Amino acid sequence: MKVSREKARENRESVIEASSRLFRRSGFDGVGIGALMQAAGLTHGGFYRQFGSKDDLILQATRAALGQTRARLTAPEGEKGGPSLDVILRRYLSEAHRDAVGEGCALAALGPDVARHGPELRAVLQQGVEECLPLLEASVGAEDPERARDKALATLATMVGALVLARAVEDAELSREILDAAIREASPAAKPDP
Amino acid sequence: MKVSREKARENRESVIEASSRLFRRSGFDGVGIGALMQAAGLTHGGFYRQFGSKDDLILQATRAALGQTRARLTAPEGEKGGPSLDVILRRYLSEAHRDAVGEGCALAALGPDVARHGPELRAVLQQGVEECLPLLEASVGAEDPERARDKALATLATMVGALVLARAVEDAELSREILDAAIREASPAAKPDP
DNA sequence: TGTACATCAGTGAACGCGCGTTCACTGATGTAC
DNA sequence: TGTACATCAGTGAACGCGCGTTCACTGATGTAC
Repeated sequence: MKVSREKARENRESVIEASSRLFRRSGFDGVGIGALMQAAGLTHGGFYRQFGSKDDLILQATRAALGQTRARLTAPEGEKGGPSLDVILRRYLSEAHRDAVGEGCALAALGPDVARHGPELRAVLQQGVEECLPLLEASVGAEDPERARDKALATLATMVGALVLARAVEDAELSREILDAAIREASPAAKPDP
Repeated sequence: MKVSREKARENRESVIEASSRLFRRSGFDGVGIGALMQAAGLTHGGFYRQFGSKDDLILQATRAALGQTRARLTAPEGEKGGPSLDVILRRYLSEAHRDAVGEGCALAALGPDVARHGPELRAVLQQGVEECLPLLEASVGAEDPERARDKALATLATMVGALVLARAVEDAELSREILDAAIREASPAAKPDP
């Protein structure tokens, strides 16, 4: 049966939202259109009235997931200005974030998956990265803009890499050790030397 | 037709070797048993005389790939002792490594894929990480062992994250910028402050 | 405002295809004598 | 050392299954008058 234009738009958003979670959890190849539609409370037959193809949905779902990643770097509890680097690191490299793959950072969950896909998807991810950088640059506390960008890029790399590794090792203690080491070494406050 | 025990062992190694490359390139779900066997010059029918299942092969291929990752951190050209951190970083965060996904670091290529699989595979990856750590600890130049481990873990995270990001963005310039920023910030020599 | 009808979001069945896995068969290998 | 035969690595066809995609159909929505 037909459905109002408004409801159709809602359904569409619902599919994108559910897909952004399921893709992060299972990878692009790890979940099918049937499961994605079902997660939004629909049947798989209607898929192609809303999306051109699975790749089309992958593009939109990845864009949506990256939006959440960016939001994670913005003021965490209605603070004014951006959060401090310490706050960002502790949020990002928490056990809660590590365990919530579907709701977590798209860079860490889907980075290699995106690398395997086409230029269009990589462009979407790149835009996500570029939108995150100013937020990090503002919090790394560098002298000049060039150094700020360097620090922001390296800090983002450390964050993503630590989360990837913490999720991929079996031992909970080592996993936590990875997160803590990254927090300590990336946080300027905790650096006694050189 | 049957084949000598020696030849069978060679074929088996050949399948593992080819799989370790193809899995890194396309992900565990991105390549089928037919393609894996064909890459080793065999037909897919014989697969189950050598391996219990695709998951069994995934385990062995990932272990093999991690061995190559560890080798990458060891003396690069017959040097005595371990290579310096600078050398390690420049090798790992090179455009050559970025572009050679199939022959490159398994942590960066398969981290999230491994995280989605079972405990057994995560244990394999963990062993790979733990075998890499001493090599990094020896080169980060820290005062005490505890700090060395922290630095080694954070450096590994930076390396893996930078490689993942450099591969997932579309623009070649940004990709290179990510690699260079990670080299500069992770390298102790290039840190003018504090 | 009320009626008639075209639109089209969503349903459920079906399509071809490639997947992981199984199996009967082949014939060189390796062993028993 | 030579012969007879059991073993088993590898082949190629087949299995059921779930995938991405297509399609005829439904019936409420939204429009035309």
